[in-house]
Order: sequence, then C-alpha cells, then structure tokens
Amino acid sequence: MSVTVEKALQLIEALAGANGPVGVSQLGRDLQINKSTVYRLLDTLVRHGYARQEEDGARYALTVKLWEMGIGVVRGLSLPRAARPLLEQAAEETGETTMLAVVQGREALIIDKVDSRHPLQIFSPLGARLPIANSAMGRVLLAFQPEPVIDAAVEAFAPRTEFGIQTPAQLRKDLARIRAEGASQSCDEWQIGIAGAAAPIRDASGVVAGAFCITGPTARLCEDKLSALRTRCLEASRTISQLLGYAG
Amino acid sequence: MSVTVEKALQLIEALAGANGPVGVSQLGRDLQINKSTVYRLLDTLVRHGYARQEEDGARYALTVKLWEMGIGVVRGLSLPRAARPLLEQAAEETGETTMLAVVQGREALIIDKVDSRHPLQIFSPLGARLPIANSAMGRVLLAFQPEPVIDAAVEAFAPRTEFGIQTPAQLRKDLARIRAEGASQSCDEWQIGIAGAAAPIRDASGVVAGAFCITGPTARLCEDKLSALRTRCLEASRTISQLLGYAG
DNA sequence: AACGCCGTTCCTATATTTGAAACGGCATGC
DNA sequence: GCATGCCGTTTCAAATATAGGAACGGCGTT
Repeated sequence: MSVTVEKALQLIEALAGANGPVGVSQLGRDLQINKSTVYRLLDTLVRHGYARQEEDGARYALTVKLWEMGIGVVRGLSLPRAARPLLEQAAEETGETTMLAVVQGREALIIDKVDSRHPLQIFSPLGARLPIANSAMGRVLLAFQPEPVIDAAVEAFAPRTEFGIQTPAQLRKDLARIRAEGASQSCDEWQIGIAGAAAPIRDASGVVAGAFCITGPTARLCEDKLSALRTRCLEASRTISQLLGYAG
Repeated sequence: MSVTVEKALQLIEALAGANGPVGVSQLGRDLQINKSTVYRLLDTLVRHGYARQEEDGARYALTVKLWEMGIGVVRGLSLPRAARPLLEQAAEETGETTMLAVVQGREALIIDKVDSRHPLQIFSPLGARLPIANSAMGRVLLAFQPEPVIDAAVEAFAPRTEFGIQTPAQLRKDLARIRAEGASQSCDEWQIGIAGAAAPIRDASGVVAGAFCITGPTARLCEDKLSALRTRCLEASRTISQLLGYAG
C-alpha cells in the first residue's frame, strides 16, 4: 500500500466532496495530513491537470479532468452502450423514468437514465446512490451478489419506511424469490411515493453486471401496472444480456 | 512533486485510455514502471475502490468510481447548473444541437449538450474535445484567454480544411473581432459540413468561464441563419452570465 | 518435460517523503 | 499603526516508504 498515493486519493475525494474550493490548511486539518504534504500533493495534482488554484491565489478545486476520464470509463464499458437504446425505448413506451444501475460498494449506482416526461416524476440524478436492500433496483442487484455480500446486507438491513420488507428474514426470502422469478418490484420502500421494477442484466460470462429499472410515482403505478413494468424490465434486460453475449 | 503519485496518475490515465482491462506487466512496459511498483500502486487503487481485478484473476480495470467522482465535480460547478435550462430552451427553439464548453488544456471540452431532433445532426459526445482554433466554439474561448495562451495557439495554428481561417494572422484578427463583437461563428472549418455559432459566458468575477454554442449541418445553416444563431448564443450567454453573478 | 509469461511476494539500498519551522502576504483587531 | 493570526509557500535534515531486482508458483504453449 502506497501511503503517498492514499493521501492523494483522500485529497481528491475531499475536493470532489466539497462543493467549492478548499484551502491547503483546511484540507490538512480535515484529513489530518501535514500542511506541507498537502501542498506538495496538490501541486502534483495541479501539474497534471486534475486540480487548479482559484483566481484568489488561495484555495484549490478539481478541474473537469476527473469528469472527462470518468466519461471515458463508462464509455469503455459495453453495458451502457448496449442498454442505452432499450432505456430510451422503454421510457418512450411506458412514459416512466428508466434507469441503468450497477453495484458500487454496498450501494446501487445509477449510471444512465432516461427521464419520464410527466410533470410528476422521480428525481434521481446520474451518479445517485440507492440503498441496495430497500428498493427493487437495489435488491435485484443484491440477489445475485456473492454469499458474503448478501449476508452482510441482510445483517445490516434496516427498513426505511413502514411499507414493504421490514425484517432481515423477509429480505432473505425476497432475494430468493427474485432469484427464482428473475425480477423484482417495490413500492414506497425507499421513499414514500416512489415505486419501481427491475431485472438483472448478465454479461457474457453469466455474471449479473447491472440492473434495468423502471420507476415512477406510486400514484401512477398500481399493482397491475407495476407488474407489467416488471415484465417490461425482464424483456429489456434479457435483450441487453444477449447483446452482451449472454447465451442463457 | 510526488513521483509516487505521478505514477499512480499515469496508471489511472492508462487504464482510462485503454478500452478494456490491462495486465500488470503490460502497464509496466507501457509506462516504463517496474512491475512490482505497478502492482503495489494498483493494489492501492483497488483497495480504495478505483480499480478492480477482472474475474480472470489477471488484468485490471477502472471501476465507475472515477466517473462517479467526476459527476460530483461538474455538479459542484455552478456553470452547468445555470446553463442547462438555456441549452434546452435554445435547442427547442432553434431545432439545432446546443452545447456548453470549457477550456481544458489546449482544447475546448464539451461538458453538456442537448441534441437536435433532426435526423441529420452533429455527432459530438459529452467529453469530446475540439481544437481551440478551428471552430466557433473553440475560438470564442480562446479569444478571452491570457496573452501567452493566445500566442501559443496562434503560433501552433494549422487549418483543418480549406475553408474559413487559413493563417495565424487571420486567426489573430478574428480573435480581436470576437472580443469586439462578443461572439463568433464558423462554417466547415473543423469538419466539412459542420457550422456553428458561440458566445462567451462570464462568471461573477468577469472571467470567461465557458462558451454557449449552437451547432448544426452546414446544409441547414445558411449565412443568415448562422448569424441569427450567433445572436441567440449571445442572448443565452448573457443570461447565464447574469445568473452566475456577472454584473457587466 | 521445458519454456515463457503471468501476477505476486520478498527484501534492502536508496531516493523520496515527511513535518516542524520559518517566510512573506494579507486581513483583522486592538 | 502596531500586533496578531491565518493563509499559502518554501526550506531542510531525519525518517521511512519506495523502488526494483530476484525469485515463486501457476498456467498455457511448445
């Protein structure tokens, strides 16, 4: 483990997290790193175009270089490329918001989406994270994770509303059902008023690489409608899986 | 300058640039870094969630963490927030593709856009870079850069087509005109068949922070139309500048 | 069976990082 | 108008984390 690189990464994360420029001393205090060290590392980041000093000659902020490289990362992935047309198609046909999510750490991360055109719609920006156990999108990803990850998530489970799954035992049962049925749906579980359906996408090796989700206000999505959306997710995810080379 | 961090950044860039997983030895050869060092640095990146080892237990690739943090960077910027509604509005009204660009290094970087709905439209993905001297978008940014940057760009100038500006002298004159008129336009200069107009956006301190651009096929944009789009860019960029706190 | 390449681990000389201290600039408060 | 405090920046000797050659075990090819 390279401690110097670790500090540099901490610095980048701190700058990305702050919503504005930060000073050398401030960063040193926040991260418990010596001021001189912070300065030298920032200097390195600046020289390589990752950060820049504000016009006031004091505080530092990240440049768009990180964003640009991030764009390169997702562009390099075959998943979003394959999924994009189906996101658009399903959004068009159902009139609801469609999303593509992957597992990142212990949460589900939205890496692409197509917004509904309804005046009443779900607000969830690109890059947003959702709890992995309290939503259809999260659970469909969780269900196909390795045992230890599932166990950890089940143990750490806590309901976020009074609806849907309330206990670790129910969660474990639901995950088994998802594996059996190949799709999931939920209502008012993550946030009151939001419902959604999701299905897993598999890559060429059969590993679940992401989730195809359709989400909308509970007000519009009665049980029947939600069930239809779940089927829609299944179809879309199957198509995408095939595009990725999944034979099953 | 921290050499360790520099190597780590090189590693990240190499991984982001490659369109697939790369092995330790390969990276070492490409970047001329010792295999052991590459391994240790990669290990650090993996432990912090920036990279992961592929299922084959061999090669390494970046995760979406970089993308996620990049998203945070642009979200933190006030420019895209302020510009977004006007990009949408102008795209709706003109029917052409609208873009928001900033200077990154010696090029113009597209950080947001709204696509035209014409069947014939300009292909320029988010994160694409345009030469700073061979397009309306680039020149409107270049015109307000510090002297040395302008001088360097003028010296390095080379036409990309047989249309529009052809010599460094013409470029320098055009930049002066842009500063006087406050907007620019171009036709068939970057790529044959593409025309565009652009105007600079200023932040609260009066510094040019970005460019508002409208672009479309030369086939649709005759001289008159292009001139109207230039005016449209000016209006939009003025509005955005005001939103950012620019008083002038 | 031998080879070559892979990712990984080990180890020590050494080059790098570290962090306290001091500098000059700038604002604030007395 | 002086003193104080915080800022980013620079310096430098001591400490240490890094570098990189060498070797390991695994794997596929020859």
